Amino acid sequence: MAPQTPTSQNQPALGECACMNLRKTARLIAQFYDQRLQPGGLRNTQFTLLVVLDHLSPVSIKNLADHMGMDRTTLTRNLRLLERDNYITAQPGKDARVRMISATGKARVAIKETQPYWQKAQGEFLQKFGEERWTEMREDLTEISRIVTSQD
Amino acid sequence: MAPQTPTSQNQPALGECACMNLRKTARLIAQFYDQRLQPGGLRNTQFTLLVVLDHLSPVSIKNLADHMGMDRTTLTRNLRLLERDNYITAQPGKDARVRMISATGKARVAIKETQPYWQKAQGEFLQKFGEERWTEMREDLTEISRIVTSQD
DNA sequence: TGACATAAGATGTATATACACCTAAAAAGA
DNA sequence: TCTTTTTAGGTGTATATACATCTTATGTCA
Repeated sequence: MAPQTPTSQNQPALGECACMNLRKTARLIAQFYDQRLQPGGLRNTQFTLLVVLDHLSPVSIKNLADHMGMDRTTLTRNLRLLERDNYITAQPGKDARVRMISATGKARVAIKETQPYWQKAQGEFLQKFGEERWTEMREDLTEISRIVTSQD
Repeated sequence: MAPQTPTSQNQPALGECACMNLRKTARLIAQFYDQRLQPGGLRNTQFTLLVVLDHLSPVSIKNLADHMGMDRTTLTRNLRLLERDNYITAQPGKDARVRMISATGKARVAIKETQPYWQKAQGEFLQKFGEERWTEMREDLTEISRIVTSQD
């Protein structure tokens, strides 16, 4: 009889784990984009936040967090850095609990300067992966986001 | 003439951004799994690391980092926590620069205890998303990982 | 062999992420 | 109205992530 290996038997088929696979690819693509965005001076997280903010301004933290699939408290910490660097400003909302966040002119300048590098990274990715394939995959990602956030 | 909105024109089509879409879905699915793994006492990152380690033990940090799509220094910090809690041990390799990492018995116990919760989360996801669809999507994710890590 | 390049790992620093918990304000009900 | 619940946001704490840089060990090659 063959000796047992010291590792566990009947292990979870982690190779199929949705969490592991998505997180791994997300790490790698974040590194890919960050490398290419570097000359523009913004990391992918902040670039994304500023572009979204520029579209939604003024917007509450709650709404922005939902839009980004981020915990509210994560967004609070991320926004603090953007506020420190004068990329955003906050005004009180009609509802006194709410801070309405807006992108500043400095943010729009930074977006404009970083945008070509993003375009290049995105183009490089689309050229290699296929635009149509990516369009389909985006639908899959949206479906997954819907599934894991649905209350049932 | 319609007044210009204060936001920038000709903005990047961020809705198609591969980085943003993958990171957003990765955040959401990590929350989904972490909620369901909670009774088992391990978060998704550590559960994943331990299962992989249990398969690859003993393994160098470099090899494990490549396998996980993680920066070596990220893995060093993650492993430190696992070592603190006696889930892993390290032995010097033949190459004196290398630390060979192994999962402990405590790790295998923790894996066994968490595994049912992972199975439930994975089953819930597969049931809603579709097993076949997920199999195809895993190929897409693998292809993306390959694309963004290829040297050209 | 000795000089140089490369590789493995750790550390300093900074950002990213989210849970538990707290405060204040608004909404809902009695 | 007044009590209760819900909601928006912030804080304390802990983990997750990675770049720049350092140290040490290995590999390369003249």
